[in-house]
Amino acid sequence: MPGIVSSQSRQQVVQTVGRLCQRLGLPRSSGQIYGLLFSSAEPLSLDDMVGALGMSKASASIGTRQLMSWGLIRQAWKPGERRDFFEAVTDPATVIQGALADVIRPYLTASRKRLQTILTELEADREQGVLTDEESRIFIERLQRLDRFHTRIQELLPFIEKMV
Amino acid sequence: MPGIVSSQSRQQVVQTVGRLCQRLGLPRSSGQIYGLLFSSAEPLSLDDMVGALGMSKASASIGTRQLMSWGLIRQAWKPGERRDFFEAVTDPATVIQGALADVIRPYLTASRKRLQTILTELEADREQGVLTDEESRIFIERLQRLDRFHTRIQELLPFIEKMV
DNA sequence: TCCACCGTTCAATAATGACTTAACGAAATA
DNA sequence: TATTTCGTTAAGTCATTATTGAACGGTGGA
Repeated sequence: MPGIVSSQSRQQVVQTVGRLCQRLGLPRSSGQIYGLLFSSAEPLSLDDMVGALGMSKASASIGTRQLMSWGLIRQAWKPGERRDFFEAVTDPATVIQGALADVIRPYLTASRKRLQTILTELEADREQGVLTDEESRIFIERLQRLDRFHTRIQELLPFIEKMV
Repeated sequence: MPGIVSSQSRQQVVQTVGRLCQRLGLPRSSGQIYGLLFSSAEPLSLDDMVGALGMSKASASIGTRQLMSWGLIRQAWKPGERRDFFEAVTDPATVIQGALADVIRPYLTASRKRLQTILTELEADREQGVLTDEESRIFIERLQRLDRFHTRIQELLPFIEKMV
């Protein structure tokens, strides 16, 4: 494990974000990249990351793309340079707002749609007698409550966005 | 893949929650268990799950324990029965409140503590000259803003709990 | 006391997906 | 046009972890 991020604090951030990411089911390397950029005053190139973190260039390429899709980093061109540079989006409010727009909101709408589908299928199940009236009643109740919750969250989203 | 959950809607829920879990880095089988319990009017035993989902009893045992630690299911004894029965916690508000108490809140306090540690290390790095004044200034700024954000969230938590 | 029933644990296996090496394609420079 | 410099892609390797089968311990009934 070379690569050597000599600064104690920087290394700590890289490690911490890396572990956080892997706990969330994301690749650890992406977290390390974000940690490195977060602790860097200047934007970094892919090769900078490879040098600092000791990972392959492919990982750096994939990782940066993932992070950009999550709105956690952005591209930052340098005047004379041909290659790509990246910098972290460090403002928590911006990060949250990005996550809401890019991940949460799409997920919520998709989820509500699926809920409707399931409710239709459930009705069919009931008619075919594969579910008793009692079973389907309770099942429907739970699904509807979940749907109302989704609605409520969607309504709250604009306020949350402003609050952060 | 036997096991056969004959109901179309129930099978859909099992699949959906299973996929959701594995996207979140949790075992898919745990998600399947939750989906099954969510769609069941009656509490189920480990053997019920094994029969319905076609998984091993070990998985069912591990899965139920995980779900209980997340507050997503609870134990529900039946009168004459000797074995354990489980039912899903289906109320979204209860689930969220449990997650806030069991996961979010502990994470926030641990995170703030770590932030302080890193700030100390950063100061040491600056004194040793491994970080320039400019670098450390920007780094400190970002960490402090993150800390203020954590504080704000912690203050908001009680309100969020009531809101859901 | 023995037996049957349950849930848990442990070692081994299987499957998932992160990561790397190597080859490729585009763009700029010579 | 040839060459270098980049970033991406694809195939294969490797590591991690979910899952399983089998053995175990405990508890209640016969």
